Amino acid sequence: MQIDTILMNNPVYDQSELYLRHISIDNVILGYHNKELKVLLQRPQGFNKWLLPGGYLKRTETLIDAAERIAKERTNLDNLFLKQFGAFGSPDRTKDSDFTPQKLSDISDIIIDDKHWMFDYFVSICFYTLTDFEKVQPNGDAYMEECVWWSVDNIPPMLYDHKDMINSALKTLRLHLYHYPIGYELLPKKFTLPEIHSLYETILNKELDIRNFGKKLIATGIIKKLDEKKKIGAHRSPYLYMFDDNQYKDALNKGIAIIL
Amino acid sequence: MQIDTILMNNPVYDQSELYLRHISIDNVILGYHNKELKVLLQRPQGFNKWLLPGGYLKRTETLIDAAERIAKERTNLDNLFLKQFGAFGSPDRTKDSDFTPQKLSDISDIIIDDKHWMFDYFVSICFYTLTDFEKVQPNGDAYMEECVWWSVDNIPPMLYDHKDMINSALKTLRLHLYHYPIGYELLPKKFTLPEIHSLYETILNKELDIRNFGKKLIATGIIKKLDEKKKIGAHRSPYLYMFDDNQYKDALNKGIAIIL
DNA sequence: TATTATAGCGTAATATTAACGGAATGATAC
DNA sequence: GTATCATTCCGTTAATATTACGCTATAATA
Repeated sequence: MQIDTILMNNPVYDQSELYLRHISIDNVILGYHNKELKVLLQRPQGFNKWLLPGGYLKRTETLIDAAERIAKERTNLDNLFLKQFGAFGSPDRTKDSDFTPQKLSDISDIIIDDKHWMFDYFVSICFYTLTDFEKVQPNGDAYMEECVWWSVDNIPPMLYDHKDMINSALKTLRLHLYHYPIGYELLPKKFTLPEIHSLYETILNKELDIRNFGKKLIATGIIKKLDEKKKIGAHRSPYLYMFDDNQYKDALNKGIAIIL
Repeated sequence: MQIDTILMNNPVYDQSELYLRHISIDNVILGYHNKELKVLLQRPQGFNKWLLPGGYLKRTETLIDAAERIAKERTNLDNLFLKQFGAFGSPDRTKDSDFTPQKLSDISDIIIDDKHWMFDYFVSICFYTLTDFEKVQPNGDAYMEECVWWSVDNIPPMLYDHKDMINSALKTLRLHLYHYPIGYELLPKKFTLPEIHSLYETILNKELDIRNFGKKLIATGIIKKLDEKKKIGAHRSPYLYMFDDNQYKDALNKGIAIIL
């Protein structure tokens, strides 16, 4: 740690604040539905660009605590899978011609100027979160006009650098797919081989031979076949599978090599 | 972004500071020498625990700017390879029974108490940096008694959570080894196959058959054989190799799969 | 010129991955 | 009942990649 003399001689610091300045947490909340990867986005009152669910860091929280709190506020779910994938910071990243102090003042009837802390330099610590689409109940807050799922293949105009964050999250997720068992949180507890196969194809955006895919995934030991089948209408019923909790946790900790 | 009403109504913000509060940058600077991976550490005046080279974020800098500046201060080198590997933050991570405000006051003859900003909540954005050991001139600053290389296999007692940061950096480096061409910055411009082989063995901490290793690395196209040999004394002279700049940059951007 | 330690080349055995044919299943239509 | 159809699921072979390891070449020294 390098100690700057100017700062060193200024011992005054106001600890009364609930949140820390300069730090925000943004969350790329992902779900899987209809063979599409979805991301949960929100649109602030009176604006037509979108934001990732985000918030600030409380003095009493760790980074992951904050990310969990933020994810819970938008999804109503606990015990989510969260993974930090990067920190974004530059002097101008909180400048956006479509989200200015002036516009915000007009809408909110609070006077907000360029010097307001909200438009100060913020470093955003980013997480991606995997959720079970069916269980998520998207809800915004008083400041948000909408909070809904968007397909990652069709992202609306985003404020700030939030589009970059989504791309970075997806890149990290694709990398993790080869080293960690992904799917536990994105799928229902019991799922079929074709279902998890579709999920992987969707995330990687490429075709995978389902016969070989099944063999390889079963060979890792992280999923196990059940003695049940799923009714899917006028076709042969596929077997149901579920993750083997022990093997799954193990693979998550140690990391595995999954060659698809 | 979630807007808290309490904060929203407090538009006052002092922009006179040079650095941002609550944010620090820490740097795991790595070098390779004598078949050992080394990390550059510094020990503050009057303390017997060590710190990673670190510093604060200036209002005018991006995160990577700050990390570069900090790396340059300690190594005297420009154009280093820097990679962000994580942000660390929790309410108590800047508490360490061996580095208290009291002790620091005693040593520095400035009065520093618990409320001093230095002991406030800090989120540290961490980078690892790859350097050419021979070119680095380690130097601390007025607050540091020592700034020297340590083998990563023999890390001295560290302050705060800096040991965790080193471990996390190494874990990330090992992962990157399989996806990006690593070695460009850690080795001299021209190097032999046995040299880069030793480097990879050292980083991964496992034996790799040199005959197969050579074939695989050459097959990727990122290194090319020169018409020169290196004199190594009483033995057969090995050929020199160097990275192919174009292929290297390409591989760094797109990522490759290196199976060792 | 023999010795020694290291570099470098080639190849056979083995394992892994990719490609794909075809049977089984569960409902529906006739 | 039986034919039809989309889908699941099992298995086999061919192609490819990886691993293991023997052998030769080289550079200095004794």
